[in-house]
Order: sequence, then structure tokens, then C-alpha cells
Amino acid sequence: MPDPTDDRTPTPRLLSLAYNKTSAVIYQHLQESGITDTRPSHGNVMEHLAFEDGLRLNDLATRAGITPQSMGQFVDELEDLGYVERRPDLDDRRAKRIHLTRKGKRSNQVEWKVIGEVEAALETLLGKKRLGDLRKALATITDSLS
Amino acid sequence: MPDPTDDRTPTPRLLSLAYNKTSAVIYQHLQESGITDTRPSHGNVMEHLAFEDGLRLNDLATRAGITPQSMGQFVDELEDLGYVERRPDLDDRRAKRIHLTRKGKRSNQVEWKVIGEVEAALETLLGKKRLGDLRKALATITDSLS
DNA sequence: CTGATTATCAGGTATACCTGACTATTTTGT
DNA sequence: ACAAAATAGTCAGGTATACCTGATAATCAG
Repeated sequence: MPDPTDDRTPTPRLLSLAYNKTSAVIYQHLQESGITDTRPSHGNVMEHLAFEDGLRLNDLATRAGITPQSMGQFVDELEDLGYVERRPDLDDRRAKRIHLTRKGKRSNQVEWKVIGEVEAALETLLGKKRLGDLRKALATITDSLS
Repeated sequence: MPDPTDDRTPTPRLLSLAYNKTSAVIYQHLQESGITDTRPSHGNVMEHLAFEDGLRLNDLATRAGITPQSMGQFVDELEDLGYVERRPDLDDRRAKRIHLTRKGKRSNQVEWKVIGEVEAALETLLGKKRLGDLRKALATITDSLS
């Protein structure tokens, strides 16, 4: 098998390898910080609540682009694990508001800390300018490739 | 939800978004080229055979880092779809050699053509230098991040 | 009071793997 | 030369993840 990062390696594969590497590092740091029971898909819930706590299930589902039933499953799991809780919506008795618990907030803080550490490691590795260029190139690809 | 490619977006997320974009484009081009029946995991088989046709099942499994049973499943599927075929190994009657069929070879050619088109689109988008810098940065992350 | 909306219950599908047990061979050690 | 051990592949069945559809009860809005 040839060197997977040689000149002929397709750029999409380089993107995948680099992404896998960073997420492996993040995963490892999270494990070391004692967050061992959440899965990637739980991010669908946690990251939206980090921006706006107390969203309704349907809003979460819409934002994540999945069905309310699927979102309900993730919320069930996170509720069992103690990261979120359902509270009644006082204005609409059909609805429930999904809130982060203390554990959920702490977990989000740890995740952001870990992400910050990886960001710092990338800056050490590449330097400020090259990291900035990388981020710009990635944003350009995401926004403009067709 | 904030702009997913703003300044605060974690670099791993930018990597993931950019990768998803490129692979969506590749997937779409493959569909348009009439390759609609293979799944990403079949790449485990196809790409290794592209480099070295006639590998044994166990060699493929080792190279892909999965069990021979799992590799057997992918080979079964690709054989049913007509992309590969099992031929006896004349030197070892336990073993079989996995070969690309004409259809399999043509499919690999189409995939490389599509990958080439995406590579060209990236070069148009970023320019030769910035694409080269991007690739270098990605390789550095893959090889050196810890 | 009819129709839409919120959430949930029940059950299903696709993907990408895995383990354990087995047969047919080949290789190894005596 | 030959028994024991290793190897190649397959059969059967299982697990985890990330979704989905359809149906239904409660509630709200016009």
C-alpha cells in the first residue's frame, strides 16, 4: 500500500484522514476527562443546547435536520445519562423544554476546553498563519465547491 | 444557529464539513456516471485491488484492517454486483484470488476520473499554490498531531 | 370543533463491523 | 513420513450506530 499522504493521494482522502486524526485526539482527551458515555450523534443535541438552552424537541430536530422521533431517542439517552432533562413548557402544555443539567453544562465546558486544546496544538504544529490559511481554504471548499 | 464556517468554528468541524462536501460531489458524479450500487465500504476492496489485482481475501482484510469475515461480506456483495470475482489460487488450494472484472476495472477508472474532476475543481477554486498548501497542512496534521 | 402541532410509542431498515465454530488445506516439527 | 499446528476461507449469528415510518394521545389555534 502506498503512503497514504503522498502526492497522488486525493484531497478528499487527505481531508478525511486529517479529520479522523483530530477527532481521535478529541475523543481521547474526552475519555481522559471522564466523558466516556456519549456518542458523536449526541452532539446533535448538546451543541444546539450550548447555544440556546431549553429548546423544544421539534426545534432541536429541525436544527439537526432529523425527525423528532430520532431526536427523541437521543434526548432519551442523554436524559438517562444525566446530561439533559425535560421540563414542561409553561406556555404550551404539549411541549417540553430540553435543558442541560449541571452535568451537561460541565460536559459542554470540557468539550470546548478539549477543542481549544486541539486548536492550540494545531497552531503549534502549523503556526498561526498556516492554520488561518487552512481554515480559510476549508471554508471556501464548504461554501463554494460544486 | 451561527454560521458554521465563522471564526469560532472548531477546525475539526471545518475539516468534516469540507470532507462531506467533497465526498458529496464525488458521490453525485458517480451517480451520474451510472455507478449507483456500491457503498463507501466497498472502497476497502476496490482501492486495494486497483493497486494490486488478485489479492487473497486475508490480504485484503489485513490491508483494510478488518476481519476476513467482514472482508468476505464485502467481496460477496461486490461479486453479486459483478465488480469482482473469486478465482482459485493455483499455488494454494485453500486460497482464492480476488480479481476485478471488466466492470470493476471500468468502475475504478470512472472513480479516478471523478476524483480527478474534483481535484481540478479544487484547483480552480483555490489556485495551485493554495491547494498545495492545503494538502501539505492536511498531511502534517495527519502525520504529526498528537 | 376541526385541523394542526408536540411529543411519544412501537417497530423497522441500512451500514459497518464483530465473534465463534467449522472445513479444507498447507506447513512444521519429530 | 506423518501427526500436530497453522492458515484460508466460509457459515451462522450478533452488536452498535444512526437513522426512518406509521400511529396515537394531548393540546392548541382559528
